[in-house]
Amino acid sequence: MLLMLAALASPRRREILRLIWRQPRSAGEIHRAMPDVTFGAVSLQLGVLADAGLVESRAEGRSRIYRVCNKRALGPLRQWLERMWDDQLWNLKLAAELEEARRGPKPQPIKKRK
Amino acid sequence: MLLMLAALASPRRREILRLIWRQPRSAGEIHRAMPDVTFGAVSLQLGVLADAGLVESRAEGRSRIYRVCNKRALGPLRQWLERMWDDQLWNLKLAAELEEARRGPKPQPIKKRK
DNA sequence: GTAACATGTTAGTTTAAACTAAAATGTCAT
DNA sequence: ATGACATTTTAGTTTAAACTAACATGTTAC
Repeated sequence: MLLMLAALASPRRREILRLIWRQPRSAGEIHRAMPDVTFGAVSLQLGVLADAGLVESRAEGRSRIYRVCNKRALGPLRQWLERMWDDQLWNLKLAAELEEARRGPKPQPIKKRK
Repeated sequence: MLLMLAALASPRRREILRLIWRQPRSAGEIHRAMPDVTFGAVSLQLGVLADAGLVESRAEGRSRIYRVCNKRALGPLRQWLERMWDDQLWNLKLAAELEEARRGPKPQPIKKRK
């Protein structure tokens, strides 16, 4: 429970949580909706959310789908978060991000051979 | 509201909040119940809690008394915090701390002249 | 098997929070 | 006024979170 609170304190993690609140998404989709950070960063934060018991994942093909779990356990905070995310401005921003995500991948840092 | 969440994410600030949950206390009392940090640190954290709208203070003599405000606004989290703090172990620990506080002041860092 | 994709993990860096030590401010009593 | 007490603030340090870049793992299709 304490972990949960700490996990929700980070704006980045709340952003991730919002993206998968209604509909589960792959790590890649989530990342493409947040072009300002690397994929690695997103993956780490997904790990934090998982440790807090807020999200769980299942493998699907080569992707891994993340979804919110424990919405119930969030209890009090759930309404608070949903109310915030139902705000019109939030939704406009979300739509733009998902459109961006659908369009295609972003260049990740170049890879060198070992 | 976002500030509130961030403020509650810190164990130290939750500890302070717990100390003044039922009964307002001076900054000094709070500090003496937390001998492992300097008074300055406590004062700064009280500032954070105040910025988050979780505590307010009034001057009384040369002391300043802090109390929790907005217990209502905490809404959902309120029950959660109270339940945690009503736990027996927590209360034993709290009693010891307050006894310690009543007994007397701790040596603060030595002061040099400017 | 290899190649391309999707995600995960590691090591090192950057950024921000929390803290200490000291000085500054403010209050009460004399 | 001075001196003792109570708190706040500042500057600098320590500690921890978040991030990047690279490498590693795992899956699918060939």
